[in-house]
Amino acid sequence: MGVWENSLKSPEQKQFYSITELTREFGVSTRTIRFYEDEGLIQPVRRGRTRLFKPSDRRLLMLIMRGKRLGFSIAEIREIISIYKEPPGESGQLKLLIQRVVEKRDQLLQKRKDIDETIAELDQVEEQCLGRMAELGVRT
Amino acid sequence: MGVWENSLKSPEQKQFYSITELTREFGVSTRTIRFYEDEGLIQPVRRGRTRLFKPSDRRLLMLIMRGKRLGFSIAEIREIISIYKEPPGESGQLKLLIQRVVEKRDQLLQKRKDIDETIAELDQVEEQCLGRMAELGVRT
DNA sequence: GGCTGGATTTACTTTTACGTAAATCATTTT
DNA sequence: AAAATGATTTACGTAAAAGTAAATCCAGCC
Repeated sequence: MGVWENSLKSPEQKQFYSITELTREFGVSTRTIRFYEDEGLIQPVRRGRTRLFKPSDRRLLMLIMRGKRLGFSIAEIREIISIYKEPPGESGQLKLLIQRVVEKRDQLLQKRKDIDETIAELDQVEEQCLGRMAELGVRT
Repeated sequence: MGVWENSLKSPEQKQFYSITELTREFGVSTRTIRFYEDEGLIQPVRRGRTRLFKPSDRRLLMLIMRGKRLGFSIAEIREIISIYKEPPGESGQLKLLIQRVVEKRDQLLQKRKDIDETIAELDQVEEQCLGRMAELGVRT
């Protein structure tokens, strides 16, 4: 039996993931994952010096990767994570949190608008191409 | 009357824009705009050493800014621009162009999916906040 | 004709997000 | 016990996307 004593468990119910397991899953290097830890985005526990990643750490990594795909910086990703973390506490804090949610959502809506515009333009280019190819009598 | 001889013209029908005009419009520095020129994204004409930006250059800048908001690198923005530029020519080229359009669109659709997921999560956080505030009897 | 305010060029600097190399440590295998 | 394997730390390196500084140039003007 391996170190983790969960070789037979399915990915979702695993207690811990190793760093290399996660590098494979997300297609990043160990350096990258350790960098995110240095930046405070994740805090895997340790057994000795070795990092043990819980499912919650894995979920955070998924969040981080999604943020990266959307072009958010580490700082912005940290903000988003902190929104999820923050336990709704006192009234003033709640209002602040809602404000941050609204701001982030506006940012995302702007991005979605940009995306839709770009897609529409690409569709136009494609149509022109298809039209031109029809003229040329090319079989698509 | 100013240098450009079009002080009275509306922004859209201007013949030329100065670099500072554009920095104001887009909220970037002159360095940034010159950098994009160095990178070959725009090619303003010159009168002496001074750059004169046509409406088409301005439109390109809008494209660039949109790309930046979406987290695309200069190289990726260059690709997108080249898609628009390329005049549908020969059949093989057309097929290639369509392929590139499809790829870019897939990329954008993935981003939109990421955005929608994130927005949904933010909505959840907001709801929880509002619920908690209702419990506390806070007037929103 | 000297000043003033933009614009330009050149070149060095900075920040972000990692890459890479070297040395060390721990565990498992033989 | 030695070797192999994998993880860690430390530290320097790098590419992209500008920032910034210094010196120069040029047009209009009083």
